[in-house]
Amino acid sequence: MSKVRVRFAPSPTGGLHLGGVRTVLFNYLFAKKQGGDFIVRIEDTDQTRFVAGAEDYIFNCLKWCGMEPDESPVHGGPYAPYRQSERKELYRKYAEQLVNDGFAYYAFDTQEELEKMRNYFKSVENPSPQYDGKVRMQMKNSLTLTAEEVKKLLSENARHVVRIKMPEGETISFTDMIHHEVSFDSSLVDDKVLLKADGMPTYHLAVVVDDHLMKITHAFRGEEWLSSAPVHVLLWKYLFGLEHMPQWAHLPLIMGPSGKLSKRDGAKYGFPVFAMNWVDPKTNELTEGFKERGFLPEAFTNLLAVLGWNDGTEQELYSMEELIANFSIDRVHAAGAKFDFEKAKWFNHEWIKKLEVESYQSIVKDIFETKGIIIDDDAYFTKVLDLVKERCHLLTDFYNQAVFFYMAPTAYDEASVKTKWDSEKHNFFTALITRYQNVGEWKRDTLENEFKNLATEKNIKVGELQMIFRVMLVGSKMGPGVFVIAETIGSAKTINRIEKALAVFSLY
RNA sequence: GCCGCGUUGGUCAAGGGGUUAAGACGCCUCCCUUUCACGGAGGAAUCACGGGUUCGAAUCCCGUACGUGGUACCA
Repeated sequence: MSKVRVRFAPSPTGGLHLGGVRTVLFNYLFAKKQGGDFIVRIEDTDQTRFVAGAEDYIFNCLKWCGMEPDESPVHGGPYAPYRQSERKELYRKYAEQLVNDGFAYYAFDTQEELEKMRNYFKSVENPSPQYDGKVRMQMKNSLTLTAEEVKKLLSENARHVVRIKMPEGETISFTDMIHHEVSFDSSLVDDKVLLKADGMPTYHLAVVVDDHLMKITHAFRGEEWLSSAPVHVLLWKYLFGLEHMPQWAHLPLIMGPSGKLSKRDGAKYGFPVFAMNWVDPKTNELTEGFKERGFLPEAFTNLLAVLGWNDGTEQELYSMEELIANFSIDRVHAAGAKFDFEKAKWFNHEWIKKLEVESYQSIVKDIFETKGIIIDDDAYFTKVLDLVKERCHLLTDFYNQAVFFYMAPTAYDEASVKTKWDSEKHNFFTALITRYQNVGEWKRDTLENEFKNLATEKNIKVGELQMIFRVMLVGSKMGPGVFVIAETIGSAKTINRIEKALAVFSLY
């Protein structure tokens, strides 16, 4: 029994969106579960669409998500090279073999001739005519030209492509791991280009040849590929034999609020669609990533995994190890799933609570420092983050939830204090300052006892006072317990903030 | 248009002939806390439609509708 080998084959044409990450994830989980190899190969057969930096970007995203490939252009491996542009010569051989065996042919039609054909056959019933069995005998190709003409054109280096000759009236069927039996009528599939005029293969030829050469056993890709699967099945049949074809899994699409999830949805609805920030080098346009938005990689992979897959239990939170252990391709949905950002945030929230603060502390530290707060005491910072972690959905929330541990409030929730403020309260807090200056131990319990005792002595409701005290320290009605805050920031800052607030509240 | 794939609450979903049709997110109410959150207890809300098959259908079959993908020398 040979080892399972699965591959992810992105085309570096921009950022890595949710669907892409989920495809990698399922590839990765499947491979790791069987103890197999996870291979990343780059689909860069269309040089005009290749975007500078996009390949590195993809590997950075994979790294962030914790999915390191076993073989790839950057990690090396026994079947190098892993970039299709670097394997160019390989493909022509197979294309020619297909022509010689009568499964493909040379086509010399120019762009104009193709357009002319399409316009000629275009009608309401047939808005997009195909280059297929119905028209190929009227086109300029090695099926319609004489052998001599073809030979001459070829020797003159005439621009040409190689097209597959789709058979008539055959039913092409195969077993998909998610959709089970899928079949197509070959008459309805067009004669896809296999080798382009520039000598580069199309995806169709390249996947089949590379999957064979790299001994891929299972291939996962998005459902948008299902329609071209018959071409691939046929190529396997003609070239290497159906019995060696990898098992296919066409993953359901991830949808946006309206239709297929697109980059635009992100801007439109205010959530990221890419794993990490992506700056288009051509336009300089920045598309925000989940990472920069404040997502933890653990949460990101978790939420993507359960979008279209579940193990039949009620568990929703999975670490990567648990995902690997529990993943099963049979339990992947066949239907597309709509992405829900609210739920995504919930996953992140759960992971923020679940993980030790130390594991994301440095990221949060960066956020604080870019906002001008210098963190010089890491132990104190850990303590602070621990105090507020359960109220943060995104890593970026930590700033608002915890700034007051570093900065005295610059504004107060006036509306909450104003109606409650009077001279009695003023006296209370003045007295509190004295008590706190003389308190034996600066601990939350002691502080709370002093506070309550004083309130009882002055015969004022303690709840109201606590609320005011909170506003004094924090500026608004938020945050952990007041006495915990007081204990944490220390006596000097606490007393200072009371004094400062007293001055402001006196004006109310 | 044609072809493929799909359709359980607003969203993610379990369930694959007999169930009070799980659970989660979100929403609402209450408790906790005179803060925000966490936590706890409740609540509203679903089998796209029409035909079959069957004693019995969310589950099987056929239509229809809708959604979605493809229909490129893009992947």
